[in-house]
Amino acid sequence: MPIVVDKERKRAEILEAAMLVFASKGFHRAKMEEVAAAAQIGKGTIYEYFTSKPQMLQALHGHMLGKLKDYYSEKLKGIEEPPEILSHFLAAALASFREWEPFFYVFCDVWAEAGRAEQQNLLRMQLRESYQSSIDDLTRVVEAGVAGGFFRCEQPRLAAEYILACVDGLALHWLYDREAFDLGEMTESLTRTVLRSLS
Amino acid sequence: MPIVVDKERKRAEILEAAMLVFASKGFHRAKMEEVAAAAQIGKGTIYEYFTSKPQMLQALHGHMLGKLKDYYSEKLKGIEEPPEILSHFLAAALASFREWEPFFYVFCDVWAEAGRAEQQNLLRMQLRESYQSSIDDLTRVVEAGVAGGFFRCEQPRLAAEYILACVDGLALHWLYDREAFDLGEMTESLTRTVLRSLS
DNA sequence: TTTCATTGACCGGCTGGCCGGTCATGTTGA
DNA sequence: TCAACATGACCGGCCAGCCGGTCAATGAAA
Repeated sequence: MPIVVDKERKRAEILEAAMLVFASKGFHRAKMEEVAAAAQIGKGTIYEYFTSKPQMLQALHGHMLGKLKDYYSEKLKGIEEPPEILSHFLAAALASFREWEPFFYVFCDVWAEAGRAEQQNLLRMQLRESYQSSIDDLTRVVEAGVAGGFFRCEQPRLAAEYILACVDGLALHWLYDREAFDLGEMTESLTRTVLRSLS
Repeated sequence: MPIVVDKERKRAEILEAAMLVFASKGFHRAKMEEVAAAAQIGKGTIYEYFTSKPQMLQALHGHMLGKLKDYYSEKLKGIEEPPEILSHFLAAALASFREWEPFFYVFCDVWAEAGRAEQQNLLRMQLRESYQSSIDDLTRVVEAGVAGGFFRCEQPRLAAEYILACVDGLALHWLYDREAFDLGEMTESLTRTVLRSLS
């Protein structure tokens, strides 16, 4: 029996269930029993896969980051020119607000949780790492654009930082006041703004 | 009337204490008893001023928003020219990361909490309101700049939105990876970037 | 000035219920 | 028969909020 595969799959299923429960009730209000019910397993079974509730959040965070990364890879597959990459990235990012809404709610819990200095705080390390890796990727795109003569930019890393901060900030604002947003219009206008500021 | 106490003042003192406790332990881990100890009062007394722990968070959020607003008013007092206002605003915003650090940690809790649809969710309304009011202010600055011939910008409200999102995103990133930031350099470079994209 | 009744701010011990985590018991499948 | 896995009843620590009691401050009466 490919037990390992089953385990891996089941673990992922539990995490998917946990994501929905955490997103709708919040990490602290959500009960392990509810997560178990959503995953259609017994509560005890959860502890076969995770050692504690906080550890589960950390695992969930890692899982989500992986999926989000795949999502971007998919959306940017085969695109070569830096300006194209940038505009597709921005479109994918804004579209993800809707498509991955539960993710973002859980991210809020992760941010709140990562701030406190218990243990060695894996959550905070994960946050840092994923964030730096995104900046790295984006910096490379800007640099490629400069090298290719598409962009002008003295500090590509700072530009990448601003772009990412803007996307994250917009995600936060969107979560709590989505009526105030027209994502379609915003995608277009943000792309224009960013590309213009790099030219 | 026996025992005249400045209720308003005491309430504010309790909130200041609560802010530090919530910031360091997180809203959910913090005990009311710890807040009481920090405020140097008995636990029961807290319930003379607040009806419950969540209600206290909401009050604290309102309190913080008020103080932050005062902070900006102070920093921008007497400045008239839109480009100046903008650069001072950005400088004040980035400087506030350090000066108001506990605020920002509590904001993370507020964001996480505001996402869940209990009661009518005053927290979420407060969030929306303060956010829209900031956008309004910033939009007016951009419009004034356009009217005065300092800026060129077709959609001032969207520009304001992006600027604010960028600041909020940077705040978040800074909280969890401040070593990666040189706030001084960033202040200058962000100001330059924003002003250039408006010209 | 002294005394005493009145007020209400303040306190902290107590408790009910909640929920994370455990483990004795079932179930399955080889 | 036994290993592997799943389960959910149960346990115990925890803490928000309550409540009965205290006492400093006040001011009116003597």
